[in-house]
Amino acid sequence: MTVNFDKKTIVFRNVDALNIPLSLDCGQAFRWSENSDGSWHGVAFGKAVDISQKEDKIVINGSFCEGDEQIWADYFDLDRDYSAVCENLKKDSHLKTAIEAYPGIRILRQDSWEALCSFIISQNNNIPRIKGIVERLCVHFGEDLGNGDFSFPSAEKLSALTVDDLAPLRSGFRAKYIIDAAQKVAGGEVDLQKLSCCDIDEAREELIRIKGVGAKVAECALLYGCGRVDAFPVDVWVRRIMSELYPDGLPECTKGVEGIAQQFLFHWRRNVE
DNA sequence: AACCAGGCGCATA
DNA sequence: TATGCGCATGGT
Repeated sequence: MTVNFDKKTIVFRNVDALNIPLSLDCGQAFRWSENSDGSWHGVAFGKAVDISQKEDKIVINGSFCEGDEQIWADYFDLDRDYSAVCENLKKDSHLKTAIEAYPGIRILRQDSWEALCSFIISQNNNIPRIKGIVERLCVHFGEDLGNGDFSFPSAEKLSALTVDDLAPLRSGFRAKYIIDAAQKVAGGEVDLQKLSCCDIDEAREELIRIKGVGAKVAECALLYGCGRVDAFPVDVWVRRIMSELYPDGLPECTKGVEGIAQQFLFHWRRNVE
């Protein structure tokens, strides 16, 4: 893999095992939308970009400073040998089928607060509506980046708000959870930085102290926001997969990368039949 | 322990 | 066009 960049463009070449549309649109991130030309527009880490892919070449257009290329390499987890991970997962026949049906799904390494907050919103909810609530959250309380783009609002900003302030989001009963999460994160009660490296059970316990964060949301925050690919969110689809295909538990080859396995199985199970 | 809370997409009628 | 179902968590 190589990278070239200037103030307007970052280009990654010879990128392995990454399909941009699939990765941006498989239910793990809520701020990406497809442009009419097939490129993808979105905001992450306070930066608005358009991303296009031609085979193993990824082009990111935006307004960049020195070092930004690493932000995007991290976002797509380009330093991980995904081919090796997938080859290993393919030792299991179901995973082999899922990976070969949807090659190039990667777990994005999103901002930890954005992931936590987004997956609190995701509970008891469907993807179009989650996207709408997240969009309104950003428009109302994020930083205006110009061109109609807004950053994801910080925990600090949201921690000063009330449930009534969040009324325009139409997030329903989740509003109080967003406020509680913002206050615990902004106040240091929950240390998101620490969760990426501490014992995973300790991380789970810390997260579920937030109102509105149960086992599923905690697992999502760890997987998508804290780089914990050993986290394993179990939603209704994964529950079905487990009972139908793995009644005795996950196969050995998923050890340590359960979250990556989950994403392939989840997408496959949702899209077949 | 079963149900509701806010509301919307989705499948079915 | 209307009706009911699913969603994931906490509180009753």
